[in-house]
Amino acid sequence: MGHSQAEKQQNRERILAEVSRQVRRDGLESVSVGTLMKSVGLTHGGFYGHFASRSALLSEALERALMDGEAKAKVQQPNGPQRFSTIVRSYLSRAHRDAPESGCAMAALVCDVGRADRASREIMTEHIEASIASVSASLDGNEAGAIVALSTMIGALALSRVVVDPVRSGAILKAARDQLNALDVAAPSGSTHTR
Amino acid sequence: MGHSQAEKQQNRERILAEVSRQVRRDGLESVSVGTLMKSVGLTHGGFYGHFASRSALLSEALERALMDGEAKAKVQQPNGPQRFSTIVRSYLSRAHRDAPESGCAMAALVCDVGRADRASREIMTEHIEASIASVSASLDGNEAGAIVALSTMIGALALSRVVVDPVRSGAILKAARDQLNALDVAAPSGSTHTR
DNA sequence: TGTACATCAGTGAACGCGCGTTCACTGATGTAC
DNA sequence: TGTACATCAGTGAACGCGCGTTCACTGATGTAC
Repeated sequence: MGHSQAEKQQNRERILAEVSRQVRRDGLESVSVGTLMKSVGLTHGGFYGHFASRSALLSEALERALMDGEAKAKVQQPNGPQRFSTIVRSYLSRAHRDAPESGCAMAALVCDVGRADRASREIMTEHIEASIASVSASLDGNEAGAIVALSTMIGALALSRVVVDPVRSGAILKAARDQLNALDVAAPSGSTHTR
Repeated sequence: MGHSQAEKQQNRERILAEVSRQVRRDGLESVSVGTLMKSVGLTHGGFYGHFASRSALLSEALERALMDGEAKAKVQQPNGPQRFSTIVRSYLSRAHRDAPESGCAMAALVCDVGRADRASREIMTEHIEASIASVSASLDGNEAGAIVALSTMIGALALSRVVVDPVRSGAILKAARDQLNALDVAAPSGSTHTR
């Protein structure tokens, strides 16, 4: 067999990495303990050595998915506050639309969490507030603008994933991109904003 | 017993009305045949006299939920194209946020349908396009503006349902309302727009 | 360094449960005469 | 209008299935001497 303590930690990590993707692709409730364990090459019984229950896993999965989605955004622009136009361009891209499993967990799971228990809503709330703060920083502290920008980005991305015609789906992303870039240009009158 | 043909039609209607609400409150996958039938006072066996399968029900439920959500919006302002500011005010209200079961099914189910099969996505796509057209009409045919407005409304409403602090949740609705009203004022230069 | 033993990560059979679906049945409804 | 019969909406037991969870077990890992 060969199950060292180090391997256990690695396996836990692999479970979380996998569930983070699965949850963003198929939704929180899609997770099945047996299928998940099989997908990382283990059997279902071992699951309970890592997590107290399926429900406890889902909490960790949500947190992890939110973090992974944010980490991915930061990799492309690692140092300092991001330029607003950069955020908008990558968020509202076809690449992001077509890869929900590695994308923003807010866009993938807002609806699900909106109807979930308070604990789940608290987890996502923290990340919403952090995102507002982050976008706000790239808009010279304009918090209301950041809230609207985030709402528009999440709404447009989610809609673009529904619309079946690729042309129309792309038009939704483009309309949102154009509008947000225009907002960015119009808003900061005489600020330290660099573009 | 007393099961006339008229009663059958009534029961089918009651099933659909109930599932339309349930689906918006708890999501498409939350529907269980047994529980649903119990909630309209029937037993599970009778279900298959009304629908071919649970999956067929879910298609009808999605369509119905989308129609019910739109019908509700129209009741408040029945004749002619609605004023944009009226749409925005009622869509981004706390009342709408707190009553998803009778509200817009796009906001309640975008995420779910975004990861559903093609048939479900086609159903919602039709309603997205109809909504774009409807909002567009209240914006003097500005389709790009309508797409952005719809994205912002859906995103903001969905986010406001996640955020646990009522003050912050309300701030999201307000920021989106203010922004959209400002857009409405700014955009239509020399048009037939009445306000 | 080598041996003996305790620990514990992972296995897989087994559990109770709720699910979607089927079907023989019941009895009121609807219809043909 | 009244009778006889076919229809059919709804009932509830039964089905196979997949689920989350438990647990006795296995055998390598880690540790005490």
